[in-house]
Amino acid sequence: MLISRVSLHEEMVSRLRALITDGALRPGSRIDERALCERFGVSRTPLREALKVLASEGLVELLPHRGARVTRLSGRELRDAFEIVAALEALAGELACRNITDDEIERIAGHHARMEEHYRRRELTEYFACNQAIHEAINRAAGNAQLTEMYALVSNRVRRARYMANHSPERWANAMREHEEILDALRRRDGARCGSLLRAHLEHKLYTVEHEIDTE
Amino acid sequence: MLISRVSLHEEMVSRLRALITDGALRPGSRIDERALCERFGVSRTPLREALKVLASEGLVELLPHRGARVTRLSGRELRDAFEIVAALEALAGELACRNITDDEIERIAGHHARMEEHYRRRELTEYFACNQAIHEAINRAAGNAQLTEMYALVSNRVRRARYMANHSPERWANAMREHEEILDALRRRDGARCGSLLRAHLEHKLYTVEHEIDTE
DNA sequence: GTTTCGCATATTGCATGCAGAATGGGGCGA
DNA sequence: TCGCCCCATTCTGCATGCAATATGCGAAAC
Repeated sequence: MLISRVSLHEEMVSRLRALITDGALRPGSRIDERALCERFGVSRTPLREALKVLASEGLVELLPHRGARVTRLSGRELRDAFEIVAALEALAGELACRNITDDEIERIAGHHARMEEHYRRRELTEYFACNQAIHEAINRAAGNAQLTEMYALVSNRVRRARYMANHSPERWANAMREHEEILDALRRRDGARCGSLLRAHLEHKLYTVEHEIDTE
Repeated sequence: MLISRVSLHEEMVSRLRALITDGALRPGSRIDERALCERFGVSRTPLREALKVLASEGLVELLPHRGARVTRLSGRELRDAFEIVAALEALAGELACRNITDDEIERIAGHHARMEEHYRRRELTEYFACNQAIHEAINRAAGNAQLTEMYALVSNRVRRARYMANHSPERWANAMREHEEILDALRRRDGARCGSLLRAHLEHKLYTVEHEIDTE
């Protein structure tokens, strides 16, 4: 096992990003530099460097001379972000159809099968894990590192919202059907169709999110 | 008039980004912290914060314990970045058709007319300026701030490459025709067509870049 | 009773200092 | 002559200190 010798600021970026995307740090809440320094046992320098990076990722907002706080997306911003995610994922699906191997497809099919099982048992958390695994696998299969990076960037911003969708049974059933079609398009290497399916899938998810979540 | 009181690290981000995208700092070149500190009269702290941000934007690479250097895109990475720019700009065109006002269209038409004039006179620099103005206007018209931001992010990475394309007369003529079609699609608010035209336009530009530039 | 001013406190932004890692060169050995 | 190792120097990464700014509270004025 390789000992992790990442720098403190890099480590802080990862930790803080996880805290934010997992919801431990709530949107709109202030970020207390001193408290975080003590919590992680680092000085302010690496922490502040990390905050600058997270600000450029859009996860936190820096208020001049008034500290930082976790970004809170308005309904409009959430919608805007989803539009981007949808476009990026459509591109990923399209590219994936050009490059994906049978092995990769079968791995995705495996995720899909497990997801279906969790769907039948109404196991939301496990369902989401499989769901995310599929979307990540498609992105990787696209073979465009920068795309993966961009996708993660915008996706992180709406992560909590995505996980709150899929509450209504009809929508959930639709999502499963859509996933089946996506998998099918992948198998047939039909890039155009795969892309448009993914885009529609994300847009439906946005619709769900907007109609099932009023405020966080 | 609001007095601008930007912080040093923010100012450094802007300055360094300009130096990189304008080519003053060449791809692959080392970034000397001390020299830049003296050049701009700031201490290492705000400069290092700025470097972290630029690294997260992909403009510089941080080599652990060995400083920073300006990112140099491989051919593959250039191609990857272009694919993303194309997808984002297609989305921008599509969204723009939903929201754009007649006024905005006419402003773009104005840029287009000037660009055509510079094209006829073979004034490359002025042509590029109009070109960029058009693409930025379309992005703004899309009314999605995060999209504009993402577009700028990836676009910055390939900026020099984009400016090096359009050298062959045939390609240049084609680009002009494509721009006319794009403008036409905007006028007719044909989002789907506008998007696919923009995507094709960018992909053609990539083709040109790849075939006219071997190494930088 | 409400608003505004002023001061004490807390916090941010930047500069600097210090330990440790990387780089480069000279000397030693093969 | 070539290669390797060791040491000096340079530079990076982090901690800390200090000045400037924001915040909160109490008192005074209206």
